[in-house]
Amino acid sequence: MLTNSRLAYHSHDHKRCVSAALTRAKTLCDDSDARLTPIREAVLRTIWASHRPLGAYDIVDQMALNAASGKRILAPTVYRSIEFLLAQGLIHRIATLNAYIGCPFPGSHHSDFFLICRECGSAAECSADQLNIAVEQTAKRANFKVESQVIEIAGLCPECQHENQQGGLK
Amino acid sequence: MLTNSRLAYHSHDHKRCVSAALTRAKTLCDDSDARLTPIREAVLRTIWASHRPLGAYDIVDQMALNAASGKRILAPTVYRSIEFLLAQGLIHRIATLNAYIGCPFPGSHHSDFFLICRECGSAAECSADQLNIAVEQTAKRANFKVESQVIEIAGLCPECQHENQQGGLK
DNA sequence: CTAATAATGCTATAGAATAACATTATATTT
DNA sequence: AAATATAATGTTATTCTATAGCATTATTAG
Repeated sequence: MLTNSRLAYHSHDHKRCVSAALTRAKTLCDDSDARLTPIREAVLRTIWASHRPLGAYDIVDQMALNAASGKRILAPTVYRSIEFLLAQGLIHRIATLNAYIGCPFPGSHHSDFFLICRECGSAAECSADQLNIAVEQTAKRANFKVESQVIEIAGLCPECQHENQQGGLK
Repeated sequence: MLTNSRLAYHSHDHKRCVSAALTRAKTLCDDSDARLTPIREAVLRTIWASHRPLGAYDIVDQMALNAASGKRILAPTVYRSIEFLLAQGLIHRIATLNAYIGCPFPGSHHSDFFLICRECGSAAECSADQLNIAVEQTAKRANFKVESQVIEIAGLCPECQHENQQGGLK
C-alpha cells in the first residue's frame, strides 16, 4: 500500500515535504512543457503549508498574507492555478470538503483515496491494490465501466485516537 | 452485492420505484416517530422523479412547477427537508455532484457506494462486502479509525456503453 | 386551553466556483 | 528585433450551493 500516512498524521520536518513537492512539481512541469509560473508555484506552496486540505478562499487569504506587500491575488486567479495543478496531478480535490491537498506522489499513475481525520483535519493519501480491485469487481458485476473514482474516508487518525483516549470523557 | 443497478440504468415501471420509496418512507418515519410532513414527502417524491441525482435548486424549481397553483417552496425549506430525509436515511447526498438521490433500500444499515453514469446521469447505489472489507483493511494498515465513507464512481452505465458502441465515432 | 416544541416562511448572506472581457506576459515567426 | 500569436493574469460581475436569523404557523404535551 502506497501512503503518506506516517507523515500526514505525525509531527515531522514538514519543510522537507514542501521542498520535495516543489522539486517534483518543477521536474514534472519541465518534462511536460507545462509552465509552473510564480503564482502557480505560490498556490502549490500555500496548499502544501500543511497536510490539511485547504479551501480555495483560504488559499486566497493565505496568499494575501504572505505577499503582504504587493497586490492581492483574487479568486479567479487562484482557481485557475488550482485547475492547472489538478491537471498536472500535483494536487487533488477533496469533494467532501470543497478543499485541495497536495499530492505526495505525483507522476505515478494511481487510483487514490483519502483518510481524513475529523479531529485534526489532516488527510493522508493512499493507494491500495486491494481497494482498486474491489472497486473494479463490484462495478463489473453491475456492468459498469469505471472511468474515475472518488473515495474519501472520514474518521480519526492515529494521533487523535490516542488523544481521545488520554482525554477520557471530555 | 446489494444494488439497484438493474432498475437505475434500464427502462422500467418507475412509478413502482416511487410508490415503494414513499411506502417505505412512511413506515420508517412512523416507526421512529419522525414526521414525514407533506412538504418533506413532496421533496422526497421530487427526488425520486428519476434515478438521477437532483440538485437542491432543481428540487426547488420542480416543486414550483408541480404546485403551480399555490406558493413557491423556497430554498431554506427544501434544504430543511433534505436535512430531514438525510437524517432518516431516505436519501443520500452525492458529494461530487452536489446533488441528492433517493435511497432504494433505507432502513438496512449499509455502507454504500454509487455508480454514476456520466452520460445519462443515472446513479445506482451498491453495497458490497468486498469493498467495505477493503476499506477497513487499508484504513487499519494506516491505524486509521473509519467513521464514514464516501465512494462515488463515475463512468458509463451498461446502456450508455452500448449506445456509444452503436454510435461509432460520433 | 395553554404552554412548549416543531415546522415553515422569509430575507439576507455566506461560501464555492466560473463567465466574460481587458490587460499583460511569454513564445513564435519572420 | 519587430510583429504576431498564444498563454497567463487582472478585474468585475454573476451563478450556484448552502445556511443564519428571525417571524409565523402548526402540532404536540400537559
